[in-house]
Amino acid sequence: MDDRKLKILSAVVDEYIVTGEPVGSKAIMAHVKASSATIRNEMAELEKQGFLEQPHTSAGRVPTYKGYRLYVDKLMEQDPLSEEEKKKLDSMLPDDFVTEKDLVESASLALADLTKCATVVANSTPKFSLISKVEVIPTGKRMYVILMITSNGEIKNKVCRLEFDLTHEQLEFFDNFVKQNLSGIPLSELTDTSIEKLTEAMGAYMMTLSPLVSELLKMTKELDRDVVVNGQKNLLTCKDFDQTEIISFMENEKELMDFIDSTFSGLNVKFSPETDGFVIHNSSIITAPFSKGGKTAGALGLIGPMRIDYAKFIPYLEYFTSRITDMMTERDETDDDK
Amino acid sequence: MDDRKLKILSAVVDEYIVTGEPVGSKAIMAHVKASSATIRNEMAELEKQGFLEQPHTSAGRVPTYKGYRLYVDKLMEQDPLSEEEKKKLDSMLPDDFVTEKDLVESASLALADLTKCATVVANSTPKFSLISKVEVIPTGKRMYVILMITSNGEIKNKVCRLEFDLTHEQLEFFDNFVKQNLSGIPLSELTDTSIEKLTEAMGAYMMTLSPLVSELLKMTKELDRDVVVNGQKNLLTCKDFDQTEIISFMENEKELMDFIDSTFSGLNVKFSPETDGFVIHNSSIITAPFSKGGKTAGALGLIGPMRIDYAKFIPYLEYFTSRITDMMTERDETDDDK
DNA sequence: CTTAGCACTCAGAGAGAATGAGTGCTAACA
DNA sequence: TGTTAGCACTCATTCTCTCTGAGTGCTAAG
Repeated sequence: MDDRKLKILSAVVDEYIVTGEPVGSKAIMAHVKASSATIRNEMAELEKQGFLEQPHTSAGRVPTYKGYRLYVDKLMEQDPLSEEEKKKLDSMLPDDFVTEKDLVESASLALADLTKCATVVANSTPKFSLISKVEVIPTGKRMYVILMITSNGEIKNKVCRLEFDLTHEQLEFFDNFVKQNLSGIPLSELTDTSIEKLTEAMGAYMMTLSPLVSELLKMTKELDRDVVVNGQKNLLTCKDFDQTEIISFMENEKELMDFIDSTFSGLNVKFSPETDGFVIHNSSIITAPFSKGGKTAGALGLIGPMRIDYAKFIPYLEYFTSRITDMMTERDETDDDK
Repeated sequence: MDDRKLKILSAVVDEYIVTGEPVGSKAIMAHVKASSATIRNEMAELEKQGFLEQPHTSAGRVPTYKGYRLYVDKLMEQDPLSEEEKKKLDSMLPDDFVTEKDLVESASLALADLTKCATVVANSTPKFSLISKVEVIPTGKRMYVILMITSNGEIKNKVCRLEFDLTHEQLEFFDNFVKQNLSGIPLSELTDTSIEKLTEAMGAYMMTLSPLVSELLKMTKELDRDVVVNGQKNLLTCKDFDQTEIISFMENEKELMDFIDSTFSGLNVKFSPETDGFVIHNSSIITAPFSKGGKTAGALGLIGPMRIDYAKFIPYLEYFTSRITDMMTERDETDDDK
């Protein structure tokens, strides 16, 4: 693969990203020292090789996803963040945070705002986190709140309505039972079968207390998968997309989940033709993981058109994930100190 | 106002609701026994009086909001629900429910699904409900969860990070303090000034515990206003609307709140020109209250185009609110029994 | 191998012309 | 006096056609 050809491809992508119009040979002349005819010849070859395509005969060229792939992997030069930009990004994150979720959420919103794209946050932690506390609190006639707190600070409550009131003794038994059997257990270990065994172990209390236990199981399942999408509205106004696809995407964001899980291992750029089962044509997804104390804690991602300013937005994304990593790790360490 | 004229207006609205096209005099002939010329004369007068308008000279007539107003208030005949329809609606509501919020939420979703409109739910209860329980639960280093339960079964938790760990004694004091000073207090009584007095009453504990109290205040404020919109996506595909307006509506649904508050007193139909500050042109909002044991508990509403099937959807809405009223009241009574 | 030149293609914009749904008005009718 | 048939008129919509220009591929000369 010729050096000039790569330069031309790069120029086409750069140009197309800013204009959104098919790029002609003359426009490339500004970037590459050669006549338009030469460039045309090269472009014709790039098209044969599948990196470019023409919407119609008399139009310029548009990158294919294969073209973008090469561009992102090999050709692109990221715009390094200026000090000013860093300050701006910092100002969009909170100085302090209460839960980790809050921190990550604000980063996600900030990124959505900056890029005018949708963003996605996935926590990998739920899978590995432990139950650190379970409380049952009576709140009315036959009504109870189950409160579950996990080792990563996640809190979940669920209202539960029983067929009868629990006695003080029953509540106390449940309290102890949970302390002994569930505290410190990873969420992932609470499965249908393990729960069944547990309820059996409750002996005489089984009948009355098993509804509470099965609610607990439901709660862990709800905690388990934790993917949030922000700024979907930004996609609606993007003319690169088919509106109806965006709407159906908004209706079931769940399809992202499986995809996201596979991206905790580093910066990752995927184009829609490369992902099966993802509805939005002409889109790309960029994800980057963040971690706490050296252990992957989740990933932040960006969903936008394929024609997106990679050189600018990837540094944004990476800056945010590195800040999240720093802030979460720092908090973790000061906690250990005291 | 002539009887025939009213019939014609009614026919125009009916026709326009199904076709979405301006209605001509010939189309009206199917509904009213008169020649097209006569109908044209009458329509011209209806236009002069402001009930109809023409998009352009050679088009049929479209109702103005004044026309809709008259139609909804005086002319429309509601389609009574068939037994089948009732069954269908019933099947969309849960047989049983845990929290009242869940029940109302499912009705809201069902209504959005049926009508392909957005729906809105407002609870009037927060304002009148009492604090029935507050718990503070330590969850980690200097981290505490405040759990607040109100008399109407609402549960809210908030994670709170302090500058220091609380002693067992401090926690106990706070527990008692809350029991004595806050239990049974209406949410509305928790104001900035009342909170200030309370913290002062804590004496020596003030310094350490006041952050918890101020979090409590925040929580009550968050509980206070409770308006949820569902099915906004349905509005996006509605061609009667300006997309950008829908998007900006989705971005700040808060503007609904003030409006909704004023609608707890019965079935209410408002057209966008009648509401100031509501962004979506050409829309109408229909609301109906529901109650528990004779006391208004909230309202369910429908946000759609002005060209909406009032005769069909108003009965849907009213059926749902009456079912909610029944189910909530029933639950209330059985609770009292036992 | 590069480039100037030229013929060719084709989407998109713009100008008429044709269509037809619907109107207002007038004059005759009951 | 209210109703209606008839007719001329309006105007959004659709279509057809042409024109334009950006951009191409190919060829032949440098």
